[in-house]
Amino acid sequence: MQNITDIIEAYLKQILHDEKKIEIKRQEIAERFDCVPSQINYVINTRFTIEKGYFVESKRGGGGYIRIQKIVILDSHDLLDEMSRWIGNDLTEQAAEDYLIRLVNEQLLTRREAIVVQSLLQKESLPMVLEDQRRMRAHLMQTLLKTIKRL
Amino acid sequence: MQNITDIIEAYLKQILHDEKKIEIKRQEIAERFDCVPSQINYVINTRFTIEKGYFVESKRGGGGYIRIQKIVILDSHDLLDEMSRWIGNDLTEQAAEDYLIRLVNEQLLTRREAIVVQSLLQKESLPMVLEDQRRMRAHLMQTLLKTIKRL
DNA sequence: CAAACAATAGTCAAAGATGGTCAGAGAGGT
DNA sequence: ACCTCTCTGACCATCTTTGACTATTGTTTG
Repeated sequence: MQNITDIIEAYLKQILHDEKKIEIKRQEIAERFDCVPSQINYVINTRFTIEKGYFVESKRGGGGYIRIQKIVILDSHDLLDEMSRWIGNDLTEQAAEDYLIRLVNEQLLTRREAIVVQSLLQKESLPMVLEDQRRMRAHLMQTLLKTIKRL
Repeated sequence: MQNITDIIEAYLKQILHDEKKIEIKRQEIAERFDCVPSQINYVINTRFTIEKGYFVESKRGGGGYIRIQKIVILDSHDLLDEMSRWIGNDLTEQAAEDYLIRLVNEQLLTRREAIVVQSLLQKESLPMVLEDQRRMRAHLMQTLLKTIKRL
């Protein structure tokens, strides 16, 4: 626990223990711990990933920031990971619908949400050749699964 | 929230919270917040866009002004049609986000639904060249608008 | 009334302020 | 030695701020 990464990680997590989310300025933190700014990116990329249950947003330019939030890890994460593996990078319209129904049954999505997503994944919404369409649909579904984790 | 843009934005929106429309003098506001006049144009161009639901008029010359109004569209069906027209077949990620926020504000979508859709419309979810990406995003958003009508 | 002048607002490109990426160097463990 | 994790810095992307120049409208003057 002597490397800067761990120290900064501990510092941020200690704050997150009290506050639900924190907003930092990359430069400030870098100065406080006397390291280069990109070190902060390293900390965030290795310690505050979605897999570890964190959601990070940022803005560049004047008044920029990095915001970190702890997200709730559901038991259903396993299911989501499973689905992700099943889907891979190819997904038919019918299969997509089945997955969505499953997600609704597991109460990970509401019916309305499923309808919205389904409409976006139907072939009419993906104007490209069949093969690309299925790849695209799979890609979007993968995004959805990741997003559900932080809803 | 320390950059002038956000501060001026908050100031104007706070007034718009009570008044239905406001009329300002660019020079006056610039003086009050100690910035150059064109800063006010920046605030307006980035924070009071049509996507965000604002309508701005102005006049130059003696007695000139900038008038900002929140657009109220009572019938949500009309709003959806309007949006559809505004979007056409080209849509940036930022504009998409602004529209989604608007839909949430109008209670046509829930926050969760907006988050899901936003994640599907972000550039990482649309792996294609920028131009196609924007067309695709517009297409998906059009589908969404149609879907909302029958929810 | 037309021409000048005054009073506003708009545009745009450059500079400033942040954060992001990535490849390579460094450090620690096996 | 080799492998993995950490650290660094040069370069990139994005958002904000500024100011010189332009455009439009109102007012005064010849």
